[in-house]
Amino acid sequence: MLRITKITDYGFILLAHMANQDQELLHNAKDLSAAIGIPLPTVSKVLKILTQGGILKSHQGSKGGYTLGKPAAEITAAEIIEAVEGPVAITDCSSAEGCERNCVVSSSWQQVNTAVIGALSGLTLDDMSHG
Amino acid sequence: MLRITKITDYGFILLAHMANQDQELLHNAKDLSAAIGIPLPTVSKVLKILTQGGILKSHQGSKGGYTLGKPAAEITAAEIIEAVEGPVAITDCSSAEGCERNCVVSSSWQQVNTAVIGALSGLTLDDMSHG
DNA sequence: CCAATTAAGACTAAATAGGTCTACTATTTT
DNA sequence: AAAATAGTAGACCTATTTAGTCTTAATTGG
Ligand code: SF4
Ligand code: SF4
Repeated sequence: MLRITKITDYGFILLAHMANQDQELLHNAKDLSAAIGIPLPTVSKVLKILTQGGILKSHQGSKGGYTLGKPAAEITAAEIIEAVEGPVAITDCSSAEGCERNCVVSSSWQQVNTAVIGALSGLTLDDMSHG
Repeated sequence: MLRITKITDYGFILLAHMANQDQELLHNAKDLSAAIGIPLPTVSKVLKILTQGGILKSHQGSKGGYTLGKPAAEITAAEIIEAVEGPVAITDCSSAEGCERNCVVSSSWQQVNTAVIGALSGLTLDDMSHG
């Protein structure tokens, strides 16, 4: 339906919240849950995924938490979406796997896909967190 | 997952096929199914949806069929997607209904959404059917 | 009337997404 | 060393969406 998933959306909200504060500060899942108003188990899941995708760095143990993996100005929307839901591909044929039915509209979709990725790559977390 | 649905994809294939021929010609579902290699019930469903969305015109009865509702150069990809899956909205907040959680990243998404709609509006069926 | 063809919508099954939970590992504090 | 805190991994169930088919009705040409 040409829409990002809720998990991805939550990811952006969490990351924007973190970007709006001291970037050295460790945020734990519980506090983030309270601050954002999303249930703790869900917040934990999102943070875990973002860490696996390399967007966040984690510190385990008591007094642990998460920080941004790099400056907010260097994290793009495209990267975040890729980390959560995999490569952006409007159609099957614009993904790595491709599509066996190599039809006439395929090349147009690839152009659209490239344009979308371009728009998402030009938008940084820093831009987004300032509203 | 930021992807168009299969039904929408089929719609583009069917429309491109029709655009590549005499635009006055009536195409019936059976012939289109054979030409494109998609099962008849599915083709019928897609054609019905496209007609309801105003992209196609239909002629009922024996010797009936479908034609484009207007010249291929005047039908945009944005229109086709809207006809099949409703308004393009990357996030809840970029749709008509909106989102109760009016968060800080919302305005950025609206910009992205506008950019995507712009890209899709600049692409016509005529463009797409020429490869 | 009869045959062909679209129209409307119900229906089932499959895939995806959303959310929660439990058990485990690592770190700090006492 | 023990306890408390916090992330890790992954299973799990449910709800929603999507895909595809089917049945029945309505329309038109001959
Ligand atoms: S090749 Fe054609 S059928 Fe396959 S995904 Fe691309 S547009 Fe769709
Ligand atoms: S307002 Fe925020 S939470 Fe709601 S859809 Fe937009 S980005 Fe997501």
